[in-house]
Amino acid sequence: MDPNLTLLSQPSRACSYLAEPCTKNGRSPSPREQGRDSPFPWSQVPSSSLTDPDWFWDEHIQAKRARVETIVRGMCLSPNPPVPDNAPARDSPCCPERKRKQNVPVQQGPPKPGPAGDRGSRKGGPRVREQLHLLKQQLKHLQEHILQAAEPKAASQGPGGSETGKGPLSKHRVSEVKHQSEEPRFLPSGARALLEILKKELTGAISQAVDSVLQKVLLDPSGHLTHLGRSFPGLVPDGRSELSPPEGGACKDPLPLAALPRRAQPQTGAPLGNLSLAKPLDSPRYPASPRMIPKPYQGPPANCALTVPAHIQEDQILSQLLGHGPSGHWRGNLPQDSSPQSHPSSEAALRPWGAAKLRPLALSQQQCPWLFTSTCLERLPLVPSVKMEQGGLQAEGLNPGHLKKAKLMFFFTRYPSSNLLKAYFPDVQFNRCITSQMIKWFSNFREFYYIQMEKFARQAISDGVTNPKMLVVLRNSELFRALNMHYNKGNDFEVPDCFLEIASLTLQEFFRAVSAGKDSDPSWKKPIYKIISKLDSDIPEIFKSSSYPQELFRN
DNA sequence: GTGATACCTG
DNA sequence: CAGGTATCAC
Repeated sequence: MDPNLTLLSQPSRACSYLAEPCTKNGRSPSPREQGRDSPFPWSQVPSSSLTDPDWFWDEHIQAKRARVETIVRGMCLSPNPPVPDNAPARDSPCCPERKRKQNVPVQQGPPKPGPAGDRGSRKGGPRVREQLHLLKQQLKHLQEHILQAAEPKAASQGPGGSETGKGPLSKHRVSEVKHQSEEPRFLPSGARALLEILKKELTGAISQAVDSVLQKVLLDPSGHLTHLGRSFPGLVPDGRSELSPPEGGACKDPLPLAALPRRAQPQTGAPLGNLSLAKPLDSPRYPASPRMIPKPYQGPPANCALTVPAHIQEDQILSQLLGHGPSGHWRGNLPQDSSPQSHPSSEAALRPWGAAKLRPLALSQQQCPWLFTSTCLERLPLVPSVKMEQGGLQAEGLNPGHLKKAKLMFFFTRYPSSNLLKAYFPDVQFNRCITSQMIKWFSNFREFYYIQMEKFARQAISDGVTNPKMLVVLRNSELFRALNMHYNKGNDFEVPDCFLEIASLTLQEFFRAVSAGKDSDPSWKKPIYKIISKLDSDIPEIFKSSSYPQELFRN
């Protein structure tokens, strides 16, 4: 199934690919072990790689690159099952000549660190280099230890002779390993065996490390998403952190929380958990006040900070990918895959301006599972919102950010008109479809809202409540939590009091209706809807910003 | 007819 | 949340 193999014309190359899996999965004793008795251990390696360190590394890296390319290609291609052509073919016209193909190389205007970038010379950004550098150093250290343990002097003996024919292909990386592969010749069999084992281990470790680094780069898209929802998953309505702190160590250089993008912003607002019921508002109008500011991030697990640095950097690298607003940088000439469902968590894929297709990948989750919050997940189903408009020239769509914003807007308006929506989503190119979708969103919001109201009203009745006035939605109430969880999952927005008032009123109306037995009438809810529909509040101006609330999740 | 909304479903 | 459908108002 490995597409890579399909393009391998040289048997020996195939071996290199086969070798990779070995190192990855079990570091199972490779055929190399056969060479134990040979005076030339390296030559024993069955026709494969290890014979020549340079070759091995070169091939290994190429194999790695091949995989990367495969992934990249996959990202550019539609969700269609990966055509088994993609062999990295270092030389061949790998890409499918089809439509997608042209997309692959397409370089979006803005510097795109994206994996989709040209392979060979992909920069990967300083971050990647740094990591690779680190890895190399680590490898070096390991080697030193090994050599010291096995044969202190051996290390200095390097018979450099085996440089054989690798010529220009040799790279520092190769040379580093070379020491190992050559050492055995001068070591006692026991030490040799040990070195062999260690070598394998190292190879596997390096392989994984490289994978990890590459994945990080390739996963930027999702990484960003993660970051978008990076509510450090954490906060539940009541301000507690549901985040299970990852083990530290993941991140060196943890940045002070203050350095965190948003939440770091200190804000004295009372935590959601407070009981601010008493705060009657003068009116439903909710002034664009500081409260609109994202709530202070409450207690992101200190450990979490460990993961921040990386993300922040990624953000910078990808900031443009995520750039919002019709800045015009994103043109519709990108790989526009019409299959919306292909990138569940790819926010970028939803960009109206045809952002590059970015595949989510579960990998990042493996790396930082805790980074996936419900907020993140919730947007998965949105991806499909990428809609292609005639000829794919215009790829407009609503992204998770829009949804998030819409949800927050729901706190102020339950029945927004299409005109209002247009005014508050300046970065959205409205058309019939988009408008309907957004209207539909609010319809869904209302549905959930009313369902909750009815549910709690009935519960109150069954609980023996008789006076509807007793029903008030407080911030620490269960109903509030349910609502907040739905519309403000990340809990990074302070629900306006006016919403609480409306919610209380709605609850009371349901209570009265049900109490009066009106629910026997099929349309008993209509009167309630009518009442509520007249209680929409003004939406804070800040919502008119095309970047709101995305900015909450950015640096 | 069309548009908006509610309701049901997956 | 999106689709589909039914209903209602214009």
